[in-house]
Amino acid sequence: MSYKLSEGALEVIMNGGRYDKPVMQILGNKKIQGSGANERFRLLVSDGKHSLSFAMLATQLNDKLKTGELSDYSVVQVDRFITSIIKPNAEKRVMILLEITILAPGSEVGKKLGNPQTWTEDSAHAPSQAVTPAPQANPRPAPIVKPTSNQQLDSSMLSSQMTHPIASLSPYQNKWVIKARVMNKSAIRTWSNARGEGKLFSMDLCDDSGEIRATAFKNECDKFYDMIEVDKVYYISRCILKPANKQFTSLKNDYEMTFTADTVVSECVEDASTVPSVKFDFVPISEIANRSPDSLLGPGFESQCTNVFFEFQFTYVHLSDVLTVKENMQRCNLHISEKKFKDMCDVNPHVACRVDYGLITSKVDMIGVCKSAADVQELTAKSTGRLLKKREVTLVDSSGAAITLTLWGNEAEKFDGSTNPVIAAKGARLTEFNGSKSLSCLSSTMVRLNPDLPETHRLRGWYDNGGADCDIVNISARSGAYGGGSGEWVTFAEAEARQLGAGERGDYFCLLGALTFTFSDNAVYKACPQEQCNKKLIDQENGLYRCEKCNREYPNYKYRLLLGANVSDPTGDQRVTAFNEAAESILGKTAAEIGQMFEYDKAAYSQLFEEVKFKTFVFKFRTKMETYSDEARLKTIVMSATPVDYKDANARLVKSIKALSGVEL
DNA sequence: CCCCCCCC
Repeated sequence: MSYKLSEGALEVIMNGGRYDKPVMQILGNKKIQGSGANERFRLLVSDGKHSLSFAMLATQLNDKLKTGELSDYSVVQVDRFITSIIKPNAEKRVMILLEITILAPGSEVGKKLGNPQTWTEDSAHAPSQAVTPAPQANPRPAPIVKPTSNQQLDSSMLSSQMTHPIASLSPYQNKWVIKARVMNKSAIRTWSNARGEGKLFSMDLCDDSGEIRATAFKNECDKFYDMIEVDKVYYISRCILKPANKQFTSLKNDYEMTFTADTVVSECVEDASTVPSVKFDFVPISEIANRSPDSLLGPGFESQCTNVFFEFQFTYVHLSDVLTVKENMQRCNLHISEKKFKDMCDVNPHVACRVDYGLITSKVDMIGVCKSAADVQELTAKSTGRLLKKREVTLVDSSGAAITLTLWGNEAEKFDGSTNPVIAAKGARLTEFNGSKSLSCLSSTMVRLNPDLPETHRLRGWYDNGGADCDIVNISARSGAYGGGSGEWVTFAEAEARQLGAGERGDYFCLLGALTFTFSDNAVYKACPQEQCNKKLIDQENGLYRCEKCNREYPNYKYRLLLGANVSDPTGDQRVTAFNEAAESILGKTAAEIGQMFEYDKAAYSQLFEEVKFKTFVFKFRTKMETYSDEARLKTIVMSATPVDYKDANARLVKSIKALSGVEL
């Protein structure tokens, strides 16, 4: 096997010329600095004619060295690279390898190819610089720095085309100019903490090589905030680069930029179209209903979902969820320290506790027409005590479905839904609450009103020509607390076929069914009078009642219900449990009344449970598979039970008959 | 130098 290197390529490249996808041999590597995110390797590369030690590997390729994939003597095709002058006065040029394809592993090649001579800076100025482009296998020009002659990279170049790809930026070169489009711009945010106070805004930039977050603090915040506009293209230079904290960004870059007093920004007006715009991957609203919301999933989840990103973030969970969290983390090969886990478990189980763990945030790109918009609501975040402003807008599309999108802060306040604008959102967070899905904006979510996209025009046409009046299924509809509602009715057979309850978080469904049995024994109990605590009290037989959870005795108590029952429909039946409020609506009396009956009128008490048998309700259930002594069983909880609204029930019946028979009634 | 993404 012979390997053909691109002889003479280094000469062209190191003279600032173009060379498309040169084939080179790796002759050695050396770690030059740092560790972790700052680690960087210097390479000795050869094109068979020259060898160059002023070559560096882009950090995102470090793993190829560490795993041994890129061993000495490997023959590689350099798919993308840049050169950069690191000492402007001395004209010291380095080559940075950004993307490579390994054509042959070092073990297979086994030797140095040819007899390369060491490339020196002197060679760079040798008269023999025949910058004849070598034969190009691929005519697409490599995105490299164009010849610089003796120019320094400074602000005088802002109007020229000499720019660096974002993917090539690193803390180790500071002479660069990027030409980037603003994908997203935050509001100005202020902070005040032990280290001081200030304000900032940040923006997400992209070009055809990649993306990067840039932040402007204090003076720079004031200086650039008004100038920076979303979707515009700017030449930007002289920022500081530092490793990105992956905990807080989902942008694909190891670094982020900070504006400094020297930062130069100028708008690119002439050929901005060469810089790509934000790419959306719209999901029809009806399809969002089938997407996985935020969740903790087992191994293999990647294949089940698309648009799923892994984020490490602070989240509030209840202690009952913590064990599941830990199991899931282990299964997903995430790790949590024992101390942190213990800290979590030490927290009062009734208080949401702060833990950090890997959470799968489900993000979706969607576009829809704003059919309606609620007023701005103010609320105080339980977790942080912050005052928040939100606005829920209902979006529809031609898939015949509607979904709620929550806007926050400034975006919520300035939004005007009166003209039914088209809204496109990239990276909206898909969440599920009480069995219905909705979208919420994150700071990273890109929201565009009436963007100039084909989809916008298509939707506008659809909406203005009848779409506005179409029958729409709202996948964010609250079938919640008071049950029934517009949620789809499922039979027990369908629930089984759909494997409801098999997921980690349980599933919600509505069902029309009859109570075939109620368990009256122990259906009412004396509970701890503390508002949040519903623990069953132990009668001390001395007029006092003891709560094990609160670890104290009380002279008083409140009655609560815990009703076991069987529910049947024509396709099957299910043992269910109804807690206090749901049990009250089934039995038609309050827990206090039922407690009194239990105490003073046993006959009436028994009668109550008899009478309710065979009553029909629209139930809303939450069901989840649980394991009791090695036996898997569905645990089904009644979220609500409401009397049948026969007008609604008949409408559903008619609809399903139509669907089954194809006959218009 | 921020790092919150919330509520029912």
